[in-house]
Amino acid sequence: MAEAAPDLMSKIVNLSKRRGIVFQSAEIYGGFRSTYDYGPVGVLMLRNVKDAWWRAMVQRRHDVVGLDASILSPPAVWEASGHLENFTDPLVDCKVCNERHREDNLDDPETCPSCGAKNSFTEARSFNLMFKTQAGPVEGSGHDVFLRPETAQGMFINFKNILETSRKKPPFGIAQIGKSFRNEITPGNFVFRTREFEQMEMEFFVPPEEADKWYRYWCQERFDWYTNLGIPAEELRLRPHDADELSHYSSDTSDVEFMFPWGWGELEGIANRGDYDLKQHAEHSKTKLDYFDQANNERYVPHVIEPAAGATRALMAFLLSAYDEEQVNDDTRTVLRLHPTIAPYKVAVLPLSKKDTLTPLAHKIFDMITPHYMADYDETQAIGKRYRRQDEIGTPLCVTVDFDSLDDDAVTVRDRDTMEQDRVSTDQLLGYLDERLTF
RNA sequence: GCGGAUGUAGCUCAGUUGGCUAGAGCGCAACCUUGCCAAGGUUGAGGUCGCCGGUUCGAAUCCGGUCAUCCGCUCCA
Repeated sequence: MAEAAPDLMSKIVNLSKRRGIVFQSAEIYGGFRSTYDYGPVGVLMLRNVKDAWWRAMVQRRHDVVGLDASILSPPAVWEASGHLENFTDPLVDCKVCNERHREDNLDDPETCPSCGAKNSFTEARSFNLMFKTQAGPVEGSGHDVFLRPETAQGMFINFKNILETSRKKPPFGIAQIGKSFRNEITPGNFVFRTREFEQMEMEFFVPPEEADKWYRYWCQERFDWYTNLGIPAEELRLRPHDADELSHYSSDTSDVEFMFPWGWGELEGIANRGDYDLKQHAEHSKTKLDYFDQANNERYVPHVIEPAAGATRALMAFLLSAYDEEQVNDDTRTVLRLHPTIAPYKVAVLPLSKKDTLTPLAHKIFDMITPHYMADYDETQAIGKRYRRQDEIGTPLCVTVDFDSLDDDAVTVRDRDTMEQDRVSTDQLLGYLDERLTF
Protein backbone atom coordinates (compact mmCIF):
# COMPACT_ATOMS: atom_id res chain seq x y z
CA MET A 1 0.00 0.00 0.00
CA ALA A 2 2.80 2.41 0.87
CA GLU A 3 4.52 1.78 -2.46
CA ALA A 4 1.32 2.21 -4.44
CA ALA A 5 0.36 5.35 -2.58
CA PRO A 6 1.98 8.06 -4.74
CA ASP A 7 0.60 6.27 -7.75
CA LEU A 8 -2.94 6.55 -6.40
CA MET A 9 -2.54 10.27 -5.99
CA SER A 10 -1.56 10.79 -9.61
CA LYS A 11 -4.45 8.59 -10.71
CA ILE A 12 -6.85 10.84 -8.83
CA VAL A 13 -5.29 14.00 -10.26
CA ASN A 14 -5.44 12.49 -13.73
CA LEU A 15 -9.03 11.32 -13.38
CA SER A 16 -10.01 14.74 -12.04
CA LYS A 17 -8.60 16.41 -15.12
CA ARG A 18 -10.00 13.91 -17.64
CA ARG A 19 -13.51 13.79 -16.27
CA GLY A 20 -14.05 17.42 -15.32
CA ILE A 21 -13.76 17.13 -11.57
CA VAL A 22 -10.87 19.51 -10.80
CA PHE A 23 -8.90 21.75 -13.16
CA GLN A 24 -5.80 23.80 -12.50
CA SER A 25 -6.89 27.41 -12.29
CA ALA A 26 -6.02 29.80 -15.14
CA GLU A 27 -4.52 26.89 -17.04
CA ILE A 28 -4.53 28.60 -20.44
CA TYR A 29 -2.34 31.31 -18.92
CA GLY A 30 0.19 28.81 -17.59
CA GLY A 31 -1.71 28.11 -14.40
CA PHE A 32 -1.99 29.91 -11.08
CA ARG A 33 -0.44 28.22 -8.12
CA SER A 34 -2.60 26.91 -5.31
CA THR A 35 -5.94 27.61 -6.94
CA TYR A 36 -8.24 25.06 -8.51
CA ASP A 37 -11.50 25.16 -10.42
CA TYR A 38 -14.21 22.55 -9.98
CA GLY A 39 -15.59 21.32 -13.30
CA PRO A 40 -19.05 20.02 -14.22
CA VAL A 41 -18.60 16.78 -12.28
CA GLY A 42 -16.52 18.22 -9.44
CA VAL A 43 -18.97 20.99 -8.65
CA LEU A 44 -21.72 18.40 -8.19
CA MET A 45 -19.56 16.40 -5.79
CA LEU A 46 -18.50 19.47 -3.84
CA ARG A 47 -22.10 20.61 -3.50
CA ASN A 48 -23.05 17.14 -2.33
CA VAL A 49 -20.34 17.25 0.34
CA LYS A 50 -21.53 20.63 1.55
CA ASP A 51 -25.21 19.66 1.38
CA ALA A 52 -24.53 16.49 3.35
CA TRP A 53 -22.77 18.54 6.01
CA TRP A 54 -25.59 21.10 6.11
CA ARG A 55 -28.23 18.40 6.42
CA ALA A 56 -26.36 16.71 9.27
CA MET A 57 -25.43 19.91 11.08
CA VAL A 58 -28.44 22.19 10.49
CA GLN A 59 -31.42 20.60 8.77
CA ARG A 60 -31.69 17.51 10.95
CA ARG A 61 -31.08 19.28 14.25
CA HIS A 62 -33.29 21.54 16.33
CA ASP A 63 -30.33 23.12 18.12
CA VAL A 64 -28.28 24.55 15.23
CA VAL A 65 -29.06 27.47 12.93
CA GLY A 66 -27.27 28.64 9.80
CA LEU A 67 -25.44 31.79 8.83
CA ASP A 68 -23.76 33.27 5.77
CA ALA A 69 -21.47 36.08 6.89
CA SER A 70 -19.30 38.43 4.85
CA ILE A 71 -15.84 37.51 3.63
CA LEU A 72 -14.50 41.05 4.05
CA SER A 73 -14.18 42.57 7.47
CA PRO A 74 -12.45 45.50 9.17
CA PRO A 75 -9.17 45.13 11.12
CA ALA A 76 -11.01 45.48 14.44
CA VAL A 77 -12.45 41.98 14.06
CA TRP A 78 -8.99 40.47 13.59
CA GLU A 79 -7.45 42.51 16.38
CA ALA A 80 -10.07 41.08 18.72
CA SER A 81 -9.72 37.54 17.44
CA GLY A 82 -5.96 37.59 17.77
CA HIS A 83 -5.33 36.86 14.11
CA LEU A 84 -3.46 40.07 13.40
CA GLU A 85 -0.89 38.99 15.98
CA ASN A 86 -0.86 35.27 15.60
CA PHE A 87 -1.02 35.06 11.83
CA THR A 88 2.34 36.77 11.61
CA ASP A 89 5.29 34.39 11.71
CA PRO A 90 8.85 35.71 11.94
CA LEU A 91 10.96 33.70 9.46
CA VAL A 92 14.72 33.64 8.92
CA ASP A 93 16.81 32.11 6.12
CA CYS A 94 20.20 30.50 6.64
CA LYS A 95 22.69 32.06 4.21
CA VAL A 96 24.88 28.95 4.28
CA CYS A 97 22.41 26.18 3.51
CA ASN A 98 19.41 28.31 2.37
CA GLU A 99 17.06 26.59 4.77
CA ARG A 100 14.22 28.62 6.23
CA HIS A 101 13.16 28.46 9.86
CA ARG A 102 10.70 30.10 12.20
CA GLU A 103 12.73 32.37 14.43
CA ASP A 104 10.56 31.74 17.49
CA ASN A 105 10.99 27.98 17.11
CA LEU A 106 14.80 27.97 17.17
CA ASP A 107 16.49 26.37 20.17
CA ASP A 108 19.47 28.62 19.68
CA PRO A 109 18.74 31.85 17.76
CA GLU A 110 22.35 31.97 16.48
CA THR A 111 22.73 28.42 15.20
CA CYS A 112 21.16 26.93 12.09
CA PRO A 113 19.60 23.56 13.04
CA SER A 114 20.06 22.29 9.48
CA CYS A 115 23.75 22.86 8.86
CA GLY A 116 25.05 24.05 12.24
CA ALA A 117 26.36 27.35 10.88
CA LYS A 118 26.70 30.17 13.39
CA ASN A 119 25.19 33.61 12.87
CA SER A 120 24.23 32.76 9.32
CA PHE A 121 20.63 33.98 9.49
CA THR A 122 19.05 36.81 7.53
CA GLU A 123 16.96 39.41 9.32
CA ALA A 124 13.63 37.97 10.44
CA ARG A 125 10.84 38.82 8.06
CA SER A 126 7.17 38.77 8.97
CA PHE A 127 4.66 36.93 6.89
CA ASN A 128 1.10 37.92 7.57
CA LEU A 129 -1.00 34.98 6.57
CA MET A 130 -4.10 37.11 6.04
CA PHE A 131 -4.91 38.57 2.64
CA LYS A 132 -5.29 42.32 2.82
CA THR A 133 -7.04 44.67 0.45
CA GLN A 134 -8.63 48.09 0.81
CA ALA A 135 -12.18 49.36 0.88
CA GLY A 136 -12.89 52.10 -1.58
CA PRO A 137 -11.18 52.73 -4.89
CA VAL A 138 -8.26 54.80 -3.59
CA GLU A 139 -5.21 52.75 -2.76
CA GLY A 140 -3.39 53.52 0.44
CA SER A 141 -6.21 55.61 1.84
CA GLY A 142 -5.97 53.76 5.11
CA HIS A 143 -9.15 51.71 4.82
CA ASP A 144 -7.52 48.32 5.13
CA VAL A 145 -9.81 45.32 5.11
CA PHE A 146 -8.99 41.64 5.40
CA LEU A 147 -10.28 38.52 3.73
CA ARG A 148 -11.33 36.18 6.50
CA PRO A 149 -8.81 33.42 7.33
CA GLU A 150 -11.62 31.40 8.93
CA THR A 151 -15.39 31.64 8.88
CA ALA A 152 -15.66 31.28 12.65
CA GLN A 153 -15.47 34.98 13.52
CA GLY A 154 -18.70 35.56 11.58
CA MET A 155 -20.52 33.40 14.10
CA PHE A 156 -19.00 35.17 17.09
CA ILE A 157 -19.72 38.69 15.93
CA ASN A 158 -23.31 37.66 15.09
CA PHE A 159 -23.82 35.83 18.38
CA LYS A 160 -25.98 38.61 19.81
CA ASN A 161 -28.05 39.01 16.63
CA ILE A 162 -28.80 35.33 16.47
CA LEU A 163 -29.49 34.93 20.16
CA GLU A 164 -32.07 37.72 19.95
CA THR A 165 -33.77 36.60 16.74
CA SER A 166 -33.75 32.80 16.79
CA ARG A 167 -35.09 32.08 20.31
CA LYS A 168 -32.22 29.61 20.73
CA LYS A 169 -30.54 29.12 24.06
CA PRO A 170 -27.40 27.23 25.00
CA PRO A 171 -26.59 24.60 24.13
CA PHE A 172 -27.07 25.72 20.53
CA GLY A 173 -24.92 26.19 17.47
CA ILE A 174 -24.38 28.48 14.49
CA ALA A 175 -23.17 26.84 11.28
CA GLN A 176 -21.64 28.32 8.18
CA ILE A 177 -20.16 27.12 4.92
CA GLY A 178 -17.97 29.49 2.97
CA LYS A 179 -14.63 30.47 1.56
CA SER A 180 -11.66 31.49 3.64
CA PHE A 181 -8.25 32.74 2.57
CA ARG A 182 -4.78 32.20 3.99
CA ASN A 183 -1.56 33.31 2.43
CA GLU A 184 0.13 29.98 3.14
CA ILE A 185 3.85 29.88 2.58
CA THR A 186 3.76 26.43 1.06
CA PRO A 187 0.55 25.24 -0.51
CA GLY A 188 0.53 21.81 -2.06
CA ASN A 189 -0.73 18.26 -2.32
CA PHE A 190 -3.35 19.05 -4.94
CA VAL A 191 -6.42 20.60 -3.28
CA PHE A 192 -5.26 19.65 0.23
CA ARG A 193 -3.66 23.00 1.05
CA THR A 194 -4.74 25.96 -1.04
CA ARG A 195 -4.67 29.68 -0.34
CA GLU A 196 -8.37 29.95 -1.11
CA PHE A 197 -10.42 27.19 0.48
CA GLU A 198 -13.89 26.33 1.60
CA GLN A 199 -14.73 25.69 5.22
CA MET A 200 -17.67 24.05 6.93
CA GLU A 201 -17.65 25.38 10.48
CA MET A 202 -20.01 25.28 13.41
CA GLU A 203 -19.73 27.12 16.73
CA PHE A 204 -21.63 25.34 19.47
CA PHE A 205 -22.34 27.54 22.50
CA VAL A 206 -22.74 25.70 25.79
CA PRO A 207 -22.95 26.38 29.53
CA PRO A 208 -19.34 26.32 30.81
CA GLU A 209 -19.81 23.21 32.93
CA GLU A 210 -21.06 21.25 29.89
CA ALA A 211 -18.12 22.13 27.64
CA ASP A 212 -16.20 18.92 28.09
CA LYS A 213 -19.26 16.74 27.56
CA TRP A 214 -20.10 18.52 24.31
CA TYR A 215 -16.50 18.47 23.14
CA ARG A 216 -16.49 14.69 23.36
CA TYR A 217 -19.95 14.52 21.78
CA TRP A 218 -18.84 16.49 18.73
CA CYS A 219 -15.60 14.54 18.34
CA GLN A 220 -17.62 11.35 17.99
CA GLU A 221 -20.37 12.95 15.91
CA ARG A 222 -17.94 14.36 13.38
CA PHE A 223 -15.92 11.16 13.10
CA ASP A 224 -19.13 9.26 12.41
CA TRP A 225 -20.14 11.70 9.68
CA TYR A 226 -17.27 10.48 7.50
CA THR A 227 -17.85 6.79 8.16
CA ASN A 228 -21.58 7.18 7.50
CA LEU A 229 -20.68 8.58 4.09
CA GLY A 230 -18.61 5.55 3.21
CA ILE A 231 -15.04 6.14 4.40
CA PRO A 232 -13.92 3.00 6.26
CA ALA A 233 -13.09 3.67 9.91
CA GLU A 234 -9.60 2.20 9.46
CA GLU A 235 -8.75 5.00 7.01
CA LEU A 236 -9.66 7.56 9.67
CA ARG A 237 -8.48 8.43 13.13
CA LEU A 238 -9.29 10.93 15.84
CA ARG A 239 -6.07 12.44 17.11
CA PRO A 240 -5.99 14.62 20.25
CA HIS A 241 -3.47 17.46 20.09
CA ASP A 242 -0.53 17.51 22.46
CA ALA A 243 -0.36 20.42 24.87
CA ASP A 244 2.40 22.11 22.83
CA GLU A 245 0.42 22.19 19.60
CA LEU A 246 -2.75 23.69 21.05
CA SER A 247 -3.55 27.13 19.69
CA HIS A 248 -3.75 30.26 21.79
CA TYR A 249 -7.49 29.97 22.41
CA SER A 250 -8.00 26.27 22.81
CA SER A 251 -7.94 24.01 25.86
CA ASP A 252 -8.64 20.83 23.90
CA THR A 253 -8.42 20.01 20.22
CA SER A 254 -8.75 16.78 18.27
CA ASP A 255 -8.30 16.30 14.56
CA VAL A 256 -10.23 13.92 12.40
CA GLU A 257 -7.48 12.65 10.13
CA PHE A 258 -7.59 10.64 6.93
CA MET A 259 -4.90 8.29 5.65
CA PHE A 260 -3.78 10.26 2.60
CA PRO A 261 -1.23 8.73 0.21
CA TRP A 262 1.48 10.82 1.92
CA GLY A 263 0.33 9.96 5.44
CA TRP A 264 -2.22 11.11 7.98
CA GLY A 265 -3.69 14.50 7.15
CA GLU A 266 -6.26 16.69 8.84
CA LEU A 267 -9.83 16.75 7.55
CA GLU A 268 -11.34 18.58 10.45
CA GLY A 269 -10.46 19.99 13.85
CA ILE A 270 -12.77 19.87 16.85
CA ALA A 271 -11.71 22.50 19.39
CA ASN A 272 -12.86 23.50 22.81
CA ARG A 273 -12.35 27.25 22.50
CA GLY A 274 -13.65 28.08 25.96
CA ASP A 275 -15.03 31.60 26.31
CA TYR A 276 -12.04 33.17 24.56
CA ASP A 277 -13.79 34.44 21.43
CA LEU A 278 -16.92 35.89 22.98
CA LYS A 279 -14.87 37.58 25.70
CA GLN A 280 -12.44 39.06 23.21
CA HIS A 281 -15.22 40.48 21.04
CA ALA A 282 -17.18 41.69 24.07
CA GLU A 283 -14.14 43.55 25.30
CA HIS A 284 -13.09 45.03 21.95
CA SER A 285 -16.60 45.95 20.78
CA LYS A 286 -17.83 46.99 24.22
CA THR A 287 -20.91 44.88 23.58
CA LYS A 288 -22.27 42.44 26.11
CA LEU A 289 -21.91 38.94 24.66
CA ASP A 290 -23.31 36.61 27.25
CA TYR A 291 -26.47 34.69 28.08
CA PHE A 292 -28.97 35.18 30.85
CA ASP A 293 -30.40 31.91 32.02
CA GLN A 294 -33.94 32.63 33.32
CA ALA A 295 -34.41 29.24 34.94
CA ASN A 296 -31.35 29.51 37.15
CA ASN A 297 -31.30 33.27 37.30
CA GLU A 298 -27.67 33.46 36.25
CA ARG A 299 -25.66 35.22 33.59
CA TYR A 300 -22.69 33.56 31.90
CA VAL A 301 -20.46 33.69 28.86
CA PRO A 302 -21.04 30.46 26.93
CA HIS A 303 -18.12 28.23 26.08
CA VAL A 304 -17.64 27.21 22.49
CA ILE A 305 -17.07 23.84 20.89
CA GLU A 306 -16.02 24.21 17.26
CA PRO A 307 -16.00 21.45 14.65
CA ALA A 308 -14.22 23.06 11.65
CA ALA A 309 -13.95 21.00 8.47
CA GLY A 310 -12.43 21.59 5.04
CA ALA A 311 -14.90 20.94 2.23
CA THR A 312 -12.31 20.28 -0.44
CA ARG A 313 -10.22 18.11 1.85
CA ALA A 314 -13.30 16.02 2.50
CA LEU A 315 -13.93 15.82 -1.24
CA MET A 316 -10.39 14.60 -1.73
CA ALA A 317 -10.76 11.97 0.97
CA PHE A 318 -14.00 10.72 -0.57
CA LEU A 319 -12.31 10.47 -3.99
CA LEU A 320 -9.23 8.65 -2.67
CA SER A 321 -11.23 6.27 -0.55
CA ALA A 322 -13.70 5.45 -3.33
CA TYR A 323 -11.16 4.85 -6.08
CA ASP A 324 -10.97 1.24 -7.15
CA GLU A 325 -9.74 -0.80 -10.07
CA GLU A 326 -10.87 -4.31 -10.81
CA GLN A 327 -10.19 -6.85 -13.54
CA VAL A 328 -13.14 -7.58 -15.79
CA ASN A 329 -12.31 -10.09 -18.50
CA ASP A 330 -8.96 -8.78 -19.77
CA ASP A 331 -9.74 -5.20 -18.94
CA THR A 332 -9.26 -2.95 -15.93
CA ARG A 333 -12.48 -1.35 -14.78
CA THR A 334 -12.04 1.93 -12.90
CA VAL A 335 -14.81 2.53 -10.38
CA LEU A 336 -15.44 5.30 -7.91
CA ARG A 337 -17.34 3.46 -5.21
CA LEU A 338 -18.80 6.69 -3.85
CA HIS A 339 -21.64 6.80 -1.39
CA PRO A 340 -24.80 7.77 -3.35
CA THR A 341 -25.00 11.00 -1.33
CA ILE A 342 -21.61 12.10 -2.62
CA ALA A 343 -21.86 10.69 -6.17
CA PRO A 344 -22.14 13.56 -8.67
CA TYR A 345 -24.82 11.84 -10.72
CA LYS A 346 -27.21 9.41 -9.04
CA VAL A 347 -28.48 7.95 -12.28
CA ALA A 348 -27.49 7.82 -15.94
CA VAL A 349 -30.09 7.29 -18.65
CA LEU A 350 -28.69 5.33 -21.57
CA PRO A 351 -30.66 4.38 -24.67
CA LEU A 352 -29.24 1.10 -25.90
CA SER A 353 -28.88 2.54 -29.38
CA LYS A 354 -28.95 6.00 -30.83
CA LYS A 355 -31.74 4.89 -33.14
CA ASP A 356 -34.52 7.45 -33.32
CA THR A 357 -37.05 4.93 -32.10
CA LEU A 358 -35.54 4.85 -28.58
CA THR A 359 -34.89 8.56 -28.15
CA PRO A 360 -38.42 9.73 -27.21
CA LEU A 361 -38.80 7.12 -24.49
CA ALA A 362 -35.26 7.74 -23.18
CA HIS A 363 -35.98 11.47 -22.96
CA LYS A 364 -39.25 10.75 -21.20
CA ILE A 365 -37.45 8.60 -18.60
CA PHE A 366 -34.80 11.30 -18.15
CA ASP A 367 -37.45 13.97 -17.61
CA MET A 368 -39.19 11.71 -15.14
CA ILE A 369 -36.03 11.31 -13.03
CA THR A 370 -34.48 14.80 -13.08
CA PRO A 371 -36.98 16.52 -10.75
CA HIS A 372 -35.83 14.05 -8.10
CA TYR A 373 -32.25 13.09 -8.88
CA MET A 374 -29.26 14.57 -10.68
CA ALA A 375 -29.05 12.46 -13.81
CA ASP A 376 -26.71 12.20 -16.79
CA TYR A 377 -27.77 11.29 -20.31
CA ASP A 378 -25.42 9.55 -22.74
CA GLU A 379 -26.25 8.03 -26.10
CA THR A 380 -22.89 7.96 -27.85
CA GLN A 381 -20.80 4.84 -28.53
CA ALA A 382 -21.43 1.31 -27.28
CA ILE A 383 -23.38 0.54 -24.14
CA GLY A 384 -20.43 -1.16 -22.39
CA LYS A 385 -18.26 1.88 -22.90
CA ARG A 386 -20.96 4.11 -21.46
CA TYR A 387 -21.25 1.93 -18.36
CA ARG A 388 -17.51 2.35 -17.84
CA ARG A 389 -17.74 6.11 -18.24
CA GLN A 390 -20.35 6.22 -15.50
CA ASP A 391 -18.30 3.86 -13.29
CA GLU A 392 -15.37 6.28 -13.48
CA ILE A 393 -17.39 9.14 -12.00
CA GLY A 394 -19.20 6.94 -9.51
CA THR A 395 -22.77 6.96 -10.86
CA PRO A 396 -24.53 4.33 -8.70
CA LEU A 397 -27.24 3.33 -11.18
CA CYS A 398 -27.61 3.23 -14.96
CA VAL A 399 -31.07 3.04 -16.53
CA THR A 400 -30.98 1.48 -19.98
CA VAL A 401 -33.81 1.89 -22.45
CA ASP A 402 -33.86 -0.92 -25.02
CA PHE A 403 -36.08 -2.09 -27.85
CA ASP A 404 -38.16 -4.28 -25.56
CA SER A 405 -38.91 -1.16 -23.49
CA LEU A 406 -41.10 0.06 -26.35
CA ASP A 407 -43.34 -2.98 -25.89
CA ASP A 408 -43.13 -3.91 -22.21
CA ASP A 409 -42.75 -0.38 -20.81
CA ALA A 410 -39.84 -1.50 -18.62
CA VAL A 411 -36.17 -0.57 -18.39
CA THR A 412 -32.97 -2.23 -17.18
CA VAL A 413 -31.28 -0.80 -14.09
CA ARG A 414 -27.62 -1.69 -13.75
CA ASP A 415 -25.70 -1.47 -10.46
CA ARG A 416 -22.30 0.22 -10.40
CA ASP A 417 -20.68 -2.04 -7.83
CA THR A 418 -22.01 -5.46 -8.74
CA MET A 419 -22.79 -4.80 -12.44
CA GLU A 420 -25.99 -6.75 -11.87
CA GLN A 421 -29.18 -5.75 -13.63
CA ASP A 422 -32.83 -5.48 -12.68
CA ARG A 423 -35.76 -5.15 -15.02
CA VAL A 424 -38.08 -2.45 -13.68
CA SER A 425 -41.34 -1.22 -15.16
CA THR A 426 -41.29 2.51 -15.81
CA ASP A 427 -44.21 3.29 -13.54
CA GLN A 428 -42.29 1.74 -10.65
CA LEU A 429 -38.93 3.24 -11.58
CA LEU A 430 -39.00 6.25 -9.25
CA GLY A 431 -39.95 4.11 -6.28
CA TYR A 432 -37.17 1.68 -7.18
CA LEU A 433 -34.63 4.52 -7.37
CA ASP A 434 -35.78 5.90 -4.00
CA GLU A 435 -35.22 2.52 -2.46
CA ARG A 436 -31.75 2.14 -3.93
CA LEU A 437 -30.53 5.69 -3.40
CA THR A 438 -32.01 6.64 -0.04
CA PHE A 439 -30.24 5.86 3.21
C1' G B 1 10.74 30.16 0.11
C1' C B 2 15.34 26.77 -0.86
C1' G B 3 17.46 22.43 -3.64
C1' G B 4 16.65 18.72 -7.55
C1' A B 5 13.73 17.03 -11.74
C1' U B 6 10.10 18.02 -15.40
C1' G B 7 6.79 20.87 -19.10
C1' U B 8 5.29 18.04 -27.04
C1' A B 9 -2.77 16.84 -28.91
C1' G B 10 -8.13 15.86 -23.59
C1' C B 11 -4.74 11.65 -21.26
C1' U B 12 0.07 8.65 -21.42
C1' C B 13 4.22 9.45 -24.19
C1' A B 14 7.86 9.14 -28.85
C1' G B 15 10.56 12.81 -31.52
C1' U B 16 17.51 10.61 -33.97
C1' U B 17 24.03 15.21 -33.77
C1' G B 18 19.01 22.02 -34.34
C1' G B 19 16.67 20.90 -40.89
C1' C B 20 10.90 19.68 -45.24
C1' U B 21 3.40 20.34 -44.10
C1' A B 22 5.45 17.47 -35.48
C1' G B 23 3.91 11.43 -34.60
C1' A B 24 1.68 6.93 -31.80
C1' G B 25 -1.76 4.59 -28.45
C1' C B 26 -5.90 5.71 -25.68
C1' G B 27 -9.88 9.18 -25.41
C1' C B 28 -13.45 12.28 -28.21
C1' A B 29 -16.96 13.02 -32.66
C1' A B 30 -19.71 11.33 -37.32
C1' C B 31 -21.40 7.24 -40.25
C1' C B 32 -21.94 1.80 -40.96
C1' U B 33 -22.37 -2.57 -38.14
C1' U B 34 -23.73 -4.70 -33.43
C1' G B 35 -27.70 -4.81 -29.84
C1' C B 36 -26.24 -5.13 -22.30
C1' C B 37 -20.46 -4.41 -20.07
C1' A B 38 -13.40 -1.04 -22.87
C1' A B 39 -16.65 -4.78 -29.76
C1' G B 40 -15.40 -4.09 -35.17
C1' G B 41 -14.94 -1.02 -39.70
C1' U B 42 -14.52 3.79 -42.26
C1' U B 43 -13.75 8.87 -41.54
C1' G B 44 -12.70 13.20 -38.77
C1' A B 45 -11.73 17.13 -35.13
C1' G B 46 -7.75 18.49 -31.97
C1' G B 47 -0.93 20.84 -31.01
C1' U B 48 2.08 28.11 -33.32
C1' C B 49 5.94 21.70 -28.86
C1' G B 50 4.05 26.05 -21.08
C1' C B 51 5.03 31.50 -21.91
C1' C B 52 8.58 35.64 -23.26
C1' G B 53 13.14 36.79 -25.27
C1' G B 54 18.09 35.45 -27.36
C1' U B 55 21.73 32.60 -30.60
C1' U B 56 21.26 30.69 -35.75
C1' C B 57 20.20 30.71 -42.79
C1' G B 58 16.93 27.58 -39.80
C1' A B 59 14.85 26.05 -32.77
C1' A B 60 10.19 21.18 -29.99
C1' U B 61 15.71 20.43 -29.90
C1' C B 62 20.94 25.29 -27.72
C1' C B 63 21.05 29.78 -24.00
C1' G B 64 18.51 33.28 -20.49
C1' G B 65 14.22 34.70 -17.93
C1' U B 66 9.38 33.52 -16.34
C1' C B 67 5.00 30.53 -15.08
C1' A B 68 3.47 25.82 -13.52
C1' U B 69 3.93 20.66 -11.82
C1' C B 70 6.39 16.63 -9.08
C1' C B 71 10.07 15.00 -5.21
C1' G B 72 12.93 16.50 -0.81
C1' C B 73 13.54 20.36 3.02
C1' U B 74 10.93 24.18 5.46
C1' C B 75 6.11 25.82 6.78
C1' C B 76 1.01 24.54 8.18
C1' A B 77 -1.95 30.61 14.67
